[in-house]
Amino acid sequence: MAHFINLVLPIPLERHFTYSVSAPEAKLLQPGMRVSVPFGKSKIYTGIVLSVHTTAPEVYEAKEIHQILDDTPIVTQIQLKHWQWIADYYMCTLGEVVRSALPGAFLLESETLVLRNRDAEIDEQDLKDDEFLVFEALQHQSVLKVHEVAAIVDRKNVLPILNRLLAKNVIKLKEEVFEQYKPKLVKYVRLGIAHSSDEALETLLESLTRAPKQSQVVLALFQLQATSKKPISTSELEQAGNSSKAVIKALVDKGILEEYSIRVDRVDFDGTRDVSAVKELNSYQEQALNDIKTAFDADKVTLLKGVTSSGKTEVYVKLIEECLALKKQVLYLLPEIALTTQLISRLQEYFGEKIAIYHSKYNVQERVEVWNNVLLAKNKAQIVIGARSAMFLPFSDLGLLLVDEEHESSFKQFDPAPRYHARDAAIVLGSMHTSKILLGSATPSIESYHNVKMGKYGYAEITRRYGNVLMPDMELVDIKEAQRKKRMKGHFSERLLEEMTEALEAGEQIILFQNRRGYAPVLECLTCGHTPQCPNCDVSLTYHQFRKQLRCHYCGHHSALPESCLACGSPDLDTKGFGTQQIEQEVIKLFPEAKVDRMDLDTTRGKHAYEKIITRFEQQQLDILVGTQMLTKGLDFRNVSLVGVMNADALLNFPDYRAHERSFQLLTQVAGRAGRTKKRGKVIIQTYNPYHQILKQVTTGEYDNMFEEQIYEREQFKYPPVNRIIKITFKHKNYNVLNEAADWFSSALKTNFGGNVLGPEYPPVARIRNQYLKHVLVKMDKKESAARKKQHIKRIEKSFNAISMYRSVRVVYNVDHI
DNA sequence: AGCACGCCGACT
DNA sequence: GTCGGCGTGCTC
Repeated sequence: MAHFINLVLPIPLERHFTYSVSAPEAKLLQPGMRVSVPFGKSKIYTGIVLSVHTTAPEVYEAKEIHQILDDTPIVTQIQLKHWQWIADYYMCTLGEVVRSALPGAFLLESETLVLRNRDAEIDEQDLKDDEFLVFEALQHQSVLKVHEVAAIVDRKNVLPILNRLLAKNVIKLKEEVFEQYKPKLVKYVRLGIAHSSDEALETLLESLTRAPKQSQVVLALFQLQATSKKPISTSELEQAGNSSKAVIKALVDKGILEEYSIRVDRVDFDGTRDVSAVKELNSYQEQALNDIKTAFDADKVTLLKGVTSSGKTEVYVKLIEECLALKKQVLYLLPEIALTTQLISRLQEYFGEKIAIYHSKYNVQERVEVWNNVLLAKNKAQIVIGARSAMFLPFSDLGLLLVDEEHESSFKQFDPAPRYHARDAAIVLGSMHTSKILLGSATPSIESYHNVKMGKYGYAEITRRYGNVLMPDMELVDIKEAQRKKRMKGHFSERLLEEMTEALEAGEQIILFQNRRGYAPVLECLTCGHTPQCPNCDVSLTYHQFRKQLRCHYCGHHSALPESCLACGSPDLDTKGFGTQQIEQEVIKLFPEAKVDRMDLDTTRGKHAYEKIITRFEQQQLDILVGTQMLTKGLDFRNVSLVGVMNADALLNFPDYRAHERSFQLLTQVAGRAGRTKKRGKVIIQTYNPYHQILKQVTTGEYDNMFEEQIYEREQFKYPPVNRIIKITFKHKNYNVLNEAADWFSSALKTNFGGNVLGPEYPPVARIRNQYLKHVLVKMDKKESAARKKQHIKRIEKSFNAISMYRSVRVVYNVDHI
């Protein structure tokens, strides 16, 4: 009987692919294993087995697979089910989910190799210039990769050349798949077998009298062996013997020492710190913990609302402890920016090596190791702390899911597909595992709080800060009035300066918060008002003092700072706008004595740059830190007594239905950085609009008030959480084609969904990377079946793609767009 | 998504 | 007259 497998390949195609396998292969293969398969004319891809069966495809001949890559599944059935849910809900393909879920190292792709054909006689005269270059290169190097050939002949498209060489029998081509993951090996040494007895040893040392360096090493090895039973690594011995690799190698060559390798994990916990007992909870935390457990017993997703610095982490720690006692796994999700060393080392204090970490800064090798540890339910991966992608790990028995900073919009992946919300998708995963699910935040999202109000979620709260520290005192400062009276120094009001001076005199630290969005500095001609624009996108270029450059945030285009206006030639150019750089410079001028640094995307580019700044601030080598959003999350500074918000209006005036919710959350979080110890902190919020409702609610901490108002508005305008939304984006390089296509699509939507279709509309930036953009928003009543509506939209897309002119228009779905 | 095949302008 | 540009269609 013929055997077949159905595969999912990591490409954005709806279909699954059927390949044929032999009977023994079919016996071996299980869903969740990887196989490499030929795809298209020449490529080899990695796919995940979905099923093994005997139903031959009817309309085509199935190809044979290339190779089986695993002997046991690396993806579980629950994962496949979860990923399919993500694909359906977020309207993308399973392949796209697989691509972002699996560590890159698992998805091998083939590479075409160019080899010299030794069997044929070559007449060099017969070769063209390009061809000769390749031929010559192959004399020195036996194998060339295609991109190396491209570099040699300095051309993008090298296939014609290769085809001609192939025709002339000069070369051969080969497809090869490379395993990207290599276990890390550490070299260890021990005494050779022949020398392990005491007598042999003596003779050995005597024989080495004329090689003092070598005998020194042997002696060092003895001392090390005497002090510890652990294997001794080559580098350890090199250090202890005050020696070199060469000497050790000489000993190895003589057979006196033996070298061997042991496989180690790249992501091991060093285990040097002692694991300490969990702190006792105070009565407020205890109460919250009890409320959470009650809700858990009713199988409810539960929201924990705890003011900043209330000690939510300790409550989590208690829950984690209980979950570990049941021998189940824990997943702790955090937004990327909150994954700081501060938080991780705090948790390691309690759980030591049981913690595995997984986020975007990990390289492919480290990711594979965490993946395998989770898959095998190893002890060292009992607790996984990670950013949104950590929910794709192969948990076998998830007992507890924590989503901290639940309100953070960065949990929603924006680009590329799958455009999923990690909180929502993780809740689905949690319920597939029937695990306990807890969301935590000081400023819950409107959605989650709404779910609490509707009785869908359980609820617990902590209203006091830990150690009874007071909530910071917040003050709104009207800068419109101050500006009118010319009472501003740059961007600083008198009130803010007063407080800053006071804090500095008291030896306390200050955080100044400047939201960058919408306020990036641009270059402006003082004569004609012209502002340089990006040639590929419809935006002004922003001025980066760091490199004296003009840059585009969307496509990365950059150019040197022009000396004169490109439109009128006037040399009088000015940088306007209000970024962190400018604030930093003003601070330096106003407080020349103070040590100031800045934290934003520019200054934290390097791998450890971020931590360096944090550490310097923690150790009080800095007095003032100027920064963006980054400052708001997961950081706990003891000595900060003052937080200044330079301009709150930029947040409030953002053209988005969530602007108010977000402003409330951001400002509350920023304010929470102030006064985390005994002394009450101070927060100064500068604004043009001190009577704004949201600002009032922030200063008085009226979350419920804000919530009621927002819910009312969302109901009025049919926005989430009362309704569902899907944003559809159309992209095309031709303006007219785009417009026509978007109109066609939206009118098809309107005949089916009526007035709940908005647009098409141009986004604020209507062209990015030379592609024009248009949005359509579909609102859906929560009572109706979303799945059916999505199917309907997909059907419309099918007819849309049947029109040849529209086929080249990209259609992007963003379900629950934030 | 890649990648091959197929039809039109700028070079020897 | 070719080379190489990118538009169009297919992938088990």
